[in-house]
Amino acid sequence: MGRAPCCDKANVKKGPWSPEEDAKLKSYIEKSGTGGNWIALPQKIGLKRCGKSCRLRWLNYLRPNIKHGGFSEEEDRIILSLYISIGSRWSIIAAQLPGRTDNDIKNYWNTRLKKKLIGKQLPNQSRNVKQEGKKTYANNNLSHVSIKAEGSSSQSSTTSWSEISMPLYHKMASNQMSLASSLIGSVVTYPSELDEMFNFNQVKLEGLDGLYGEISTSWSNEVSELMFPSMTPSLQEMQQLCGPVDEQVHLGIQ
DNA sequence: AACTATGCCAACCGCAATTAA
DNA sequence: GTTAATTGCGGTTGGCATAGT
Repeated sequence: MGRAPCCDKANVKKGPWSPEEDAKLKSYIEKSGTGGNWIALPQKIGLKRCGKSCRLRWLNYLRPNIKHGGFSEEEDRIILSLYISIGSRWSIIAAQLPGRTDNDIKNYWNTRLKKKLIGKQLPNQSRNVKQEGKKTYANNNLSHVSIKAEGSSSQSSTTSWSEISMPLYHKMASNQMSLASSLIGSVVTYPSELDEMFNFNQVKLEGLDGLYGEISTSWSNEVSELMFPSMTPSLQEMQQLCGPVDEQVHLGIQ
């Protein structure tokens, strides 16, 4: 059984939109609106597209005042701050950035901002990190990324970032939470860089009070654990993943 | 010049939430 | 209250462009 498909998949065109299709959709919506029914819209205007596809095209591309690319520092900060606070709620984040779409922000985060962050976060590796596997980021799953730390890392009696394995890093950094928040309060952070990255004025945005809760007041271990309870590996897990780990390091991560 | 790897982004997919009947 | 249709969202994929070898 399962649910009925939203459209006849066999008679629906997929893939990139042609300028003609764009023009048809745009002029119709500008003249008559969507009519409150995206599913019926393509038939009305003679487009062989799924209603969902029309909606997406309109929202992400044809809608007036859409901005593409060229994110400003201020926008970066807003995205980062909101991601730290609420995670991957792209539509909410997009609502705070006029002219930006959730898809755009999501792409920007996955392809650039996240890397920028990782680059800052792993100073010993940023120049020499290589990723294997094309779909590393697309899969949004860092657990199968192997990091080749070709640079020299200083010898230390405790686990440093350059020695933490990717699965652990993934666990800490990628499970519904921001990389940033996992490091707040951790002894393996680099205070000056984190200050630079996260001690900007916490962006307080209208209409999002409920989402912030206590988080806007301080970034404590308790708060990040409260917000992202599944992110913190146990000492045992940590040792399994990356060998002997100094207990202090683990406590720091907690 | 040819090949391969990577970056980027538009678009699709599936699921959950919402709305209408 | 239940069911079906529609909408909205986040994750993922496909393919083009560019860089690197």
